[in-house]
Amino acid sequence: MKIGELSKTTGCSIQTIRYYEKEGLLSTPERTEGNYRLYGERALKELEFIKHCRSLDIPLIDVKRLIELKNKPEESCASVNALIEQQLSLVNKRMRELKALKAELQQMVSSCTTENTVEACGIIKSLDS
Amino acid sequence: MKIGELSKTTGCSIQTIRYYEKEGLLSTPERTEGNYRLYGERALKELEFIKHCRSLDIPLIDVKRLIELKNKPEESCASVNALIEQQLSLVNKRMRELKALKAELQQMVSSCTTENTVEACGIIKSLDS
DNA sequence: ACTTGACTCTATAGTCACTATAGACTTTAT
DNA sequence: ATAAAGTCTATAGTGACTATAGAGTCAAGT
Ligand SMILES: [Zn+2]
Ligand SMILES: [Zn+2]
Ligand SMILES: [Zn+2]
Ligand SMILES: [Zn+2]
Repeated sequence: MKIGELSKTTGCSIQTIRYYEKEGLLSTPERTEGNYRLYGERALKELEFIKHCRSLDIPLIDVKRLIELKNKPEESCASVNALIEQQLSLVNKRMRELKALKAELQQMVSSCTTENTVEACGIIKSLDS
Repeated sequence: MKIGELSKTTGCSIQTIRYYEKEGLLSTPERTEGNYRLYGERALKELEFIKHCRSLDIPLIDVKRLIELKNKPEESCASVNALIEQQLSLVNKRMRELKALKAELQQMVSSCTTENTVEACGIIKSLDS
């Protein structure tokens, strides 16, 4: 499988696949005579793993750590758990922030009748204070 | 007031203030004989406006538009409203995404006893599928 | 008068996770 | 044989900053 097919199969762009390789997240692929990258089942699984992590907003540096841990199957999984719990607490933090943003934005929208001039607009007044 | 004082008063870093100026969000300040930036009440208000917008996660390009609209006080505020509503819908979208992330992360954490090896870890299994 | 230290100046590079080019090379289809 | 599609490397751009280098400015203390 060449890079284009891997890209279509996984939904990752070709540039992203090459970027993951450069960052050491994907193992170095074989090459054809013409220097094209060649992938197999293994690369597909590696890439799906990365995609799953990224869909959970786990930063690449942590994905890399997870891959390293995955390759030490006999060790304790405590650090896997710690990493995911940290990610969870980040998500919780961001949710609380967004909740506050939402409340303030909603109040702003409700203070604007759209029939005002900018000068009299409740939104601009809010932002100014 | 020199840039250091403005920075302390507003909580914006000195580099950020200079960055906002370069991006055209803050009006060009006067300079002392020694080429130091000099700010007054007006700059303080401009910067507070930007800070308030940024605390709502409004991107700088939209902050710039809001500033332009603010300087046309006689026009209709419809586009102000549109901009804030768009920001609100972005926040809502992100909240829905984070809710899904949170659910999956929580399920992962609950599938890990920390007493496992990496090989048997429920988190790694989730990420692998 | 001189030095120290705090402050400021510009210009440049780094962050993160990609995306988008440019210009060259390889392969496939007509 | 030629054209089109795919791939290669290297480089630059994104957003909103942060961090640094190296030079200049200014006030206080000796
Ligand atoms: Zn999932
Ligand atoms: Zn309004
Ligand atoms: Zn506010
Ligand atoms: Zn576990």
